[in-house]
Amino acid sequence: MAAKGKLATLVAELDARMENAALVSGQRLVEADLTQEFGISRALLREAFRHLAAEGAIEMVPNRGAEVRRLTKCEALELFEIRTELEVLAARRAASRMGTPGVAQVFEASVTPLLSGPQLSGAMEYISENEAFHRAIFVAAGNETLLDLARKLRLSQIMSQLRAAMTPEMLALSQREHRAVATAIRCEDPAMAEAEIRQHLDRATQFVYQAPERMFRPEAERSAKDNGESAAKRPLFPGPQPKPTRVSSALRDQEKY
Amino acid sequence: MAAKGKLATLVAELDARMENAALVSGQRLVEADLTQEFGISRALLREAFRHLAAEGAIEMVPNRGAEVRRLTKCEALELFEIRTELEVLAARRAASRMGTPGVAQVFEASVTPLLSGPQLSGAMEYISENEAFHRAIFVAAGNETLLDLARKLRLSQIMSQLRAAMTPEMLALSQREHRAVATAIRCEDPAMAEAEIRQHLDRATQFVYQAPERMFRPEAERSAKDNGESAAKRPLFPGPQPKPTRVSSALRDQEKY
DNA sequence: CAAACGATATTGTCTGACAATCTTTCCGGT
DNA sequence: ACCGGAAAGATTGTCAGACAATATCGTTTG
Repeated sequence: MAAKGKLATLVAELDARMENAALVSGQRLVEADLTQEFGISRALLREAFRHLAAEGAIEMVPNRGAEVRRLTKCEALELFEIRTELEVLAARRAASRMGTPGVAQVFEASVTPLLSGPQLSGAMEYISENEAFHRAIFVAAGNETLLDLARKLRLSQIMSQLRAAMTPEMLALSQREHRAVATAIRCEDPAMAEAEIRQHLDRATQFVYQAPERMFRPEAERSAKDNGESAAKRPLFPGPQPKPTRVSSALRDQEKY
Repeated sequence: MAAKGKLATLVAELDARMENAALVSGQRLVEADLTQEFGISRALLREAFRHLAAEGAIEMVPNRGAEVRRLTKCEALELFEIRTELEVLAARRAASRMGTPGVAQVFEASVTPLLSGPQLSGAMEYISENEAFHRAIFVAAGNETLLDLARKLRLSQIMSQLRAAMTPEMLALSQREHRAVATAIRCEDPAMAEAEIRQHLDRATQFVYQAPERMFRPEAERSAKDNGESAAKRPLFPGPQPKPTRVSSALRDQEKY
């Protein structure tokens, strides 16, 4: 068991909630609520917040508190570009290492149940299987630092933000691509593994690119300059902008699974 | 402009100290000392620690506190492998973007003083110029997320850990390679930029590989009882060690610059 | 209806405290 | 002297409560 300190447990718990979308993008994290729920002190909770904020999982706005990070389209695309290179590296390494004792077995054990299983039943399931599949590649790559970095990139958090835009056809296509990647890796063919994973991720990037604007955080802010135009004129939020109320105005853009 | 909260200031200060090696790899960060020096509370300091720990700049060992992270050779090599791919991406993008208004100017402004200047006077200077050069590439790449990620990878912290192994020849060679990279980028030739930066980083990786074991954290630990010995005996340091923080055995492997 | 004004909620940071755990020192036995 | 172990000291983990600063919301007023 993880006899870790309370903080590690807390971070892990928050992490888990984000991954399975119990906490959704944009949702506000009120210190008082969480300290009560977990029965811990504010100091500890804030340490956890800092940790998650440094990793980019949440965002802390001064005097407004923490909320689950919501990416702009631009940030999402940038992230995908980075992730593509990292995963290409991982796939090449994974393919090269299939000969190393144990690696192939672990890879198979992780991947087989995902690819041979029945049809996916929905976006939520897809997100978690997708995460597991990509993770298996990073594990097989045998670069601890890379694995850790991939975790910090939180691809599944982006996917969760976009899950309402997923179509059944897309899920099926993605799964076919996964099979092709897995095959290339099994064949110990780094070049083909690179080609397949790149194709898969390029298509995924395309998906992000085409996703409707409303699923992302608006580009505005960030450049809070004293240019009186944008900030002073309107009440800051034109039309139906999410005012992040406690539980879930952020849910507006997140349809059911 | 520094309307930041205290925490941001604190993180920035610690960050700066690590970058210019006022805090060296392995050095212990005692809460009581730092709270006193900065005149802040432990709570705040610990939030800063968490932030830095999540980024991988420092390491927090339970019940033993924080220390500046010291990489094992394995970790350093893994990091270099990752960094290489990210920087290849950055160099390609930078080369492609030289036509975009403003990009070339900023790049030149950052890079020219570094490459045309006089001979480097020592490892410390090299580290800071090297950092600036690589940073310029990431800036020119125009991917904010990538720039941020590169910062978090803290290449200069590794270099600092290894600075005692640097030779004047190596510094000179590195600078020549920098010029080649800059030229390729200026020529808006992504393929050549990729080739040059890859060659540069592969050689740097070679350097890390050949660096003596004693400059790294031993691979061991993580297991129950650490082979004792080390810091207990000697009076730490003869000279006027200012007082700021305690310095532990890690300094043994760090020669002067 | 918009701007000004409070009332309330929430965060930023501090102080002080105590138990848990690691380090160092000290001590008795062989 | 040497070893193992107990006691003392240092340092961290976590908590509780406090207060000022700032944001948010509802209400009043021009």
